[in-house]
Amino acid sequence: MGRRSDHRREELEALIVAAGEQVMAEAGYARFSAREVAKRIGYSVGTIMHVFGNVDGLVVAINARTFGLWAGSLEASLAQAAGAERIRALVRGYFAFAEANRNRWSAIYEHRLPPDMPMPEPLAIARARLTGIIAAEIAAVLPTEPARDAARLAHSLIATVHGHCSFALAGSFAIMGESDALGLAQSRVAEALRAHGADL
Amino acid sequence: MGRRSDHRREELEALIVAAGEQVMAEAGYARFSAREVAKRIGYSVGTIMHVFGNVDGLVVAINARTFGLWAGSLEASLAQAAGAERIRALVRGYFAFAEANRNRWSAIYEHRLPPDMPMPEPLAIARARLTGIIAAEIAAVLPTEPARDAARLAHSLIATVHGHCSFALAGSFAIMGESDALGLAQSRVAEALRAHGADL
DNA sequence: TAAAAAATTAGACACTGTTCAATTTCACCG
DNA sequence: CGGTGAAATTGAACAGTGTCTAATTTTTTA
Repeated sequence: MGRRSDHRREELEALIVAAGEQVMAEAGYARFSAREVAKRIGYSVGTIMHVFGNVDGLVVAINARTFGLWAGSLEASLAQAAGAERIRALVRGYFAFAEANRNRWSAIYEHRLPPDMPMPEPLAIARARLTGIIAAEIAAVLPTEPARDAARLAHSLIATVHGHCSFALAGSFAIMGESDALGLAQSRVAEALRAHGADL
Repeated sequence: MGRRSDHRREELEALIVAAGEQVMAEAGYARFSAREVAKRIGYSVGTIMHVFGNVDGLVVAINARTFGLWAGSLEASLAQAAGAERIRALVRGYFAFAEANRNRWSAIYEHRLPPDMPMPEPLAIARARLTGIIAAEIAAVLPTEPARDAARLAHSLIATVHGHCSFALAGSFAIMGESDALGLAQSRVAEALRAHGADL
């Protein structure tokens, strides 16, 4: 039974999210349970509801964390690549994170905000960091492109890679007899960038 | 209270799926309920379980129907287009169906088969019909491409459009400040096809 | 018509998220 | 130091969910 003195508010929040990350990784979004999270940290469900409002709030916090880990993972991938190889490293890193964190990655896209819930700022920020990393690399290989156009292309390429990654993890590609989702994504990205004047 | 004489097996199955389609369209996958379906047709939940094994079986049947409607919708789009415009009509039709059937379209990708459930044949067939329609059009604009390569490109372009469509409906593009998801998808498809020698 | 088989149901079960009154804990202040 | 008020935490209740099973009803078969 959790005691107030055991954890300050922020500590408790972090404790819940950490346990939530575990449950999400193990069970996936479909079987995620706030009660299971409560059980693991020795608090009651009510406390979680009190801290996060409802289960959606907790899932949002978990997904924001996932975005953060993902962004860090991409930065690590980039740190080892130079020149035109950076784009390829980015796509590879995108896939690698998703495959290494299937349930958590999927949860980002499986969870839908309740209609009455406005976009939580922390989630938007974490997401923006990720897209920012990618957009910067796209802009770098398109030096002659107006910034707005480069941003649009970046967003479109994120959607492109997402589609491939999503099909790969969900088994859609497997049904079609495709095994090299990453290779296909790399090709599409390269083609689009070349069409916009990139030298790859 | 449903009586056996009221509906033969196939009729009952169709009755359940039809009601299921309604519930899915109204409530979406997250709030889909087999009990609600049972209530609407005047049978008990047990009957649905008896007919479809479990709720996943019913969702699979609903999603297979959705694939069928979607395929028919694409064929209708194609019937009005000629030449290079056919590809654009296909992408437009892809988006149009998803937007006009948000919850049902999303349910296709939100539902995950239980690990112990093998891919149901009817679902695979319905899906193959859809991808077949698209693959044929891609192959038609790539006359010099080996069949296998054209198929790979088709699958990749489906994933590309899916990514854009998914981001559009989930609001991801909106967060990034992008409003023309369809236009972006059209551009990426055209670029990839041109890179493979298509004359668009 | 009687017996066997199949369909259907009601009810129980173990879950879920949410809510709320009651309790416990804490910080503050006289 | 003791008391008071506010905040945190809980347990219990509630309305849902999918799944399962024993009992019942209906149909088919013999």
